[in-house]
Amino acid sequence: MGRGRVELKQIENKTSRQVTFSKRRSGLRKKAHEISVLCDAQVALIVFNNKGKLFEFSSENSMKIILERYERQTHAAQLDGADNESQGNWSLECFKLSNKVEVLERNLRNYVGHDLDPLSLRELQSLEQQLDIAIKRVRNKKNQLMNESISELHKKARLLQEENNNLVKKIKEKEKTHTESQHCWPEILGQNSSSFNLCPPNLQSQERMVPSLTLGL
Amino acid sequence: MGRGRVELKQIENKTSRQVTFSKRRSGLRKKAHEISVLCDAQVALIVFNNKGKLFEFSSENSMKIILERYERQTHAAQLDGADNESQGNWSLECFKLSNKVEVLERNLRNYVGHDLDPLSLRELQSLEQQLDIAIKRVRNKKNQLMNESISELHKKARLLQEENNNLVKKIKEKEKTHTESQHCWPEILGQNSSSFNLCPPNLQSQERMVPSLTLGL
DNA sequence: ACCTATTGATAATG
DNA sequence: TCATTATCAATAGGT
Repeated sequence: MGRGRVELKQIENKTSRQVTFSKRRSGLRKKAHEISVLCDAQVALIVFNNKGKLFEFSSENSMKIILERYERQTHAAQLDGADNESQGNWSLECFKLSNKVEVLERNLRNYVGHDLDPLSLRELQSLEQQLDIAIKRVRNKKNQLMNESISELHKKARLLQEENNNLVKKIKEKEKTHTESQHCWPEILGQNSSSFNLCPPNLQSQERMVPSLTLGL
Repeated sequence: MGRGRVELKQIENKTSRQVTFSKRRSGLRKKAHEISVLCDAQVALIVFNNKGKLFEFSSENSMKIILERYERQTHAAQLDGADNESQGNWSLECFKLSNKVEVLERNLRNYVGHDLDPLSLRELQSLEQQLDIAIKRVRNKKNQLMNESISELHKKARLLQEENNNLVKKIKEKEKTHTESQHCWPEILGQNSSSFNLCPPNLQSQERMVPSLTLGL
């Protein structure tokens, strides 16, 4: 829905991705609410955007209750204690967290290509695939950034160029005026040559600007 | 959407409530998936129907990881208020560990090509290089493992082949002996057919073994 | 944030 | 549950 179909892949443009996220997030939230009311269901929705910001929705019952129910259903046995705010559990929590740190650090080392010995062939293959996907995404992002930077610079260049043209025009006018009254135009020419205008003015038509701009894209 | 609009209250008719639940559940799931892909977001969706049946969806990352992240975020927020006395130490420790986990997970997500927006061009380039190195190392390791596996299998195959040859030789000898005394060779043939040698002996040259071995890899 | 052409979701029905 | 289709809702792209 909306103008033109959208293919199911990450939206490259950061701004429109942000906009789409905002719109769809509220849409998702609305639908979650609707199903909870229409069908008498309990719904919990948790969303992290790519900057790590949290958005949540839960139907009437607090999120906590629903998550506890979820924990019960899934690991009927596992007393994952999620947040037992009772005291003394801090040390247990600490223990779990440091284990987690351990695991994460090991994973991270694998992702840098170290400590691969314990991995099975299958694990290695999966790691390879993930790295392959990752590097493609990183390259995409990098190219995108570079292109943005380039077109930004082109834009700036165009503006400066225009300004230069205007300045040149002004100078010529002054030149004319001053030639008539025969007065100090050499100083003004000096100003002009110290600016960043590197092309002879006669080549700076718009026709010349356009192709050099599109090059960067 | 659909014929006639629906007011936001519980659907009375049990059947149509069930039908609507089913449809909207899949719709919700689809939208959750879409936003996760389009906008590079982590999504967790938990739904209980009115009979207590659980339906869940989570974007690529397992539900568990997302829920843990959620716990950490909310937990950290709670921490501000009440950490007093002896628990102070533990909770501080927990807080630090939580932060560490947060950082590690963010790194890990970067290594899988997610959440790249906050990275600078320089960071992206360095990430790309690291991934490139990593993937080379992983491929090396993988190839090494595969080669080991292959030569292992070749070795095994050679041994089995030798054994087969020996068996064949024995059979022939027995055949000869028994043909001369005209005695019970059908039993020996029976033994032969129950072993793993499924091809007539004359076809078991090395040329035939190799392809059937590499197939298994 | 608002607008609208379009596509997408789905209620009703078989 | 599955398929079809008439309707309305969500939203992509633009301002």
